[in-house]
Amino acid sequence: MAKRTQGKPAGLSRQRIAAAAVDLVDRQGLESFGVRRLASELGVDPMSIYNHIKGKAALLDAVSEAVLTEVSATSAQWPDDWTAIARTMARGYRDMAMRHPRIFPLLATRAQTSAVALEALERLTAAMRRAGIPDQTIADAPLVLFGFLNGYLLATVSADPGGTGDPATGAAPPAFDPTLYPTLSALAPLQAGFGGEAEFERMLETVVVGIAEGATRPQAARPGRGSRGATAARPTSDGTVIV
Amino acid sequence: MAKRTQGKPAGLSRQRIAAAAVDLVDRQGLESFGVRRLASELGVDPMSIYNHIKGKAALLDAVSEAVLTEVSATSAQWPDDWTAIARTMARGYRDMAMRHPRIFPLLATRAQTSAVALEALERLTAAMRRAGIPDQTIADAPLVLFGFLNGYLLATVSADPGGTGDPATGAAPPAFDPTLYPTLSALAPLQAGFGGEAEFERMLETVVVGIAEGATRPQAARPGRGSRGATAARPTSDGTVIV
DNA sequence: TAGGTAATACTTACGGTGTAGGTATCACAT
DNA sequence: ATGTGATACCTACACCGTAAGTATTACCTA
Repeated sequence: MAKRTQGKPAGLSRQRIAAAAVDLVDRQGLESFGVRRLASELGVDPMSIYNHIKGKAALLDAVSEAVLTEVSATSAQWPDDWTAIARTMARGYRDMAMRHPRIFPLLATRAQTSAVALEALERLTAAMRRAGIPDQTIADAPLVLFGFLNGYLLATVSADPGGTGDPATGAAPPAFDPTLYPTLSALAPLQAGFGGEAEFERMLETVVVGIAEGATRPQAARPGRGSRGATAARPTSDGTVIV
Repeated sequence: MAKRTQGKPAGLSRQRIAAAAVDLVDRQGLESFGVRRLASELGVDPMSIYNHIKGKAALLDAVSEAVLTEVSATSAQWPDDWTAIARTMARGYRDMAMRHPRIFPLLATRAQTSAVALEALERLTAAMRRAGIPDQTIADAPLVLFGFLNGYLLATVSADPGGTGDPATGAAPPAFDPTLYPTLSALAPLQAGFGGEAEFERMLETVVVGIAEGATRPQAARPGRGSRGATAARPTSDGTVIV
């Protein structure tokens, strides 16, 4: 007897589950999120979810994929110039991060291998190739751009530790001891624009220009640091691409 | 009856607990980490840990602080030039990240408010002030530098999703479909140096130069993006500093 | 229309988690 | 010797992810 105790039509599907999960994490945060909570949200038995998604990890992957899809859906038309593509992507990515601050850590932390992520990378790198950028620079570009975006947006957007913070409070800065940290204290008022759009644009510009210049400059020589030596390249253990 | 069933002296302390936790996460990864596992590692009852550390969150904070302390302990003498300080910090930070790849996500994800983190920031910003850099640039610098470091190192160092990967395997890249992603496929061999030292130095240079140039360049104007408007600055909810 | 079959939903159960509350034991100053 | 505060310990609770097994539905074929 498959009772339908809730009013919901309950035609479960990966899409519907992912959408509900996104909504739930947005509202309640990551640490309280779980299969059971999600199931009760959907008016469904926890185990039913496993028919569509393999486990909690896959569930989180589905959440990541869903919000990533929002990003590429934002821009219907892509420019030709690779710097314009990079900037458009970056802005869409930031917008998404600000829409889903509790979800964003997931994207920054886990390797993204979904089709939508790879398509975005393909689009960027292809445009750079068309522009005649050296291959090594192109190969580095995604890591530079999204490495920066992930780190900057992590600090900026999901600043409450553990996501347990009450978003309504906005609690005033407790301010550190000025005798211990005089410079930081003096600078504190200037951090009013922390995470603001102007700041973001400034930094994005720095990164894009940095990539573009890397294409023309010879590879920077490293001042000697002693015995360390080669520090062999450490490829990702599973060959996945982190966006 | 306080039985000492294990051979360990078991003079529990925040330090000893943190050290054991660092070791445990290094070996087993973050997701399997827990109070009970740690307690059994220490040959101690789980609840005993709560006498020294308030809860799991505080425990993770202690872990972060412990590895951060390693970084500042690395360099006994700090240079005067702020760019040299920034580079030294960045390299020490990277070394730490590579020593503790399973722990690093903790640092990138959670706001750092420990004394050792604030001291580092104070050191950097003070040197920039001595050099006459504009205050706004100084206020932005930590976010740029550590934002980049966190994002880049996250992608580079802890690339296995969930930390469940067997570090011994080094599994060969599964390689994506070349017909779908021709450019990415063509570039794949160039990513052999992914996460290597040379690449890191190149990008670090880009960021440091970017900060330095931000000091001289007027604030970059933003090309219009329509109706969005102000996007009010969103200060961190608790005023903490993310390192 | 009847029968078979694959997909879907559900129930139960197990071994784990973080931690609140209460109790026994110790070290040490008086 | 005695009191006293810190330390360690045990029990218990509510919750978690998910393996295994069972009932119900939907659909295709004859």
